Amino acid sequence: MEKKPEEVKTEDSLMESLTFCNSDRHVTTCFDDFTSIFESDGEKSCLGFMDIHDNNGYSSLFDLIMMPWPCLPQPPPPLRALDAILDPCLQELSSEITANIPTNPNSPSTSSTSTDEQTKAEKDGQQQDQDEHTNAKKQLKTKSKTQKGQREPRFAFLTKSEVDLLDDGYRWRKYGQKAVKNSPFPRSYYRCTASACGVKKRLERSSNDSSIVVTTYEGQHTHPCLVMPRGSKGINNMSIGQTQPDLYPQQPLPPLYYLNLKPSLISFAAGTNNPAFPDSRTIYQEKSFRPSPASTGLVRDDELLQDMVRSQMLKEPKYQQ
DNA sequence: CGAGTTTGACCTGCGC
DNA sequence: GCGCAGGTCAAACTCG
Ligand SMILES: [Zn+2]
Repeated sequence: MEKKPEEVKTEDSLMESLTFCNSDRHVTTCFDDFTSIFESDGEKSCLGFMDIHDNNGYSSLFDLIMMPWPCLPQPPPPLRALDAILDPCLQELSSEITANIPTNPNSPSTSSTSTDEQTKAEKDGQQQDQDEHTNAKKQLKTKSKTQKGQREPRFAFLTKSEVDLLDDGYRWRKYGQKAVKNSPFPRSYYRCTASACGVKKRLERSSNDSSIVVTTYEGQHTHPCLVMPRGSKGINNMSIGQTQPDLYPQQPLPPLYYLNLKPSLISFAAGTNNPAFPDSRTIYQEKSFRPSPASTGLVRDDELLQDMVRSQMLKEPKYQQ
């Protein structure tokens, strides 16, 4: 990491971030382009924090406001307090993300064969077939992480929620869990279940605030939102895809799309310069909150709007300028 | 029975 | 080189 977060490309206003505060219990903050602050060549990340009310163990993300990033209002006083609370978490996450982002610019196209051979040498008595397969896989993952041009965009979200399982519209298969150092909470690894989609996400709770779930998405979905809760079939609620064709291109989609599920939800596109994210920095949402019994716990739109603010997480509180 | 989860082993990168 | 921590694999298991 040589790049200093310092000179954040202010012009790019990459630090667009929001905080949605719906109630004392529900806060949503979205940070865009978090990573770009540390590096300017490729990877784009989004850091967000959103709070959804815990709903019988299953939550949906769809309570956001429709508003282009650059148009965010100034942070209202109350939010400051909130930010203060979240700040430690954000900072923590910040450093985490930073650390996670490989910056060593390895040559993009060279297939690290050395690694391959090394591995093989070690295992030289075993079934080559399998080895090759395994190696290939590992190489792949390694490569994808180290290769500069291949890095997948990452989007981290902080979610204040009692439940870990956030419904983001896609189906995920857990493939691992690890204890996190300095944190009593484990980190879970998920992969999109779509066959050709390699999107991954990590889930962990903040050690500072156990009520905050940190979700980091990596990669871009290459398919429409599949939807839902286990049991229900995916790809049906195409209504959304139909109404918002832009969100269902054949091209890779932004990591996060909070749509379907309800008539009122949010599709969130962030990313920035990444070609895959043509409409970055825009949060779409159809608001029309449906009156639901659970609406009591649901976010209140007006509140959301009022509390929407930029976060100061990057220490570059633009709104202070 | 298929899809998803659990969990220990394994691999890799990195700092010392 | 060693140990640690993060990340992934895959067999076993669970659930609908
Ligand atoms: Zn996917």
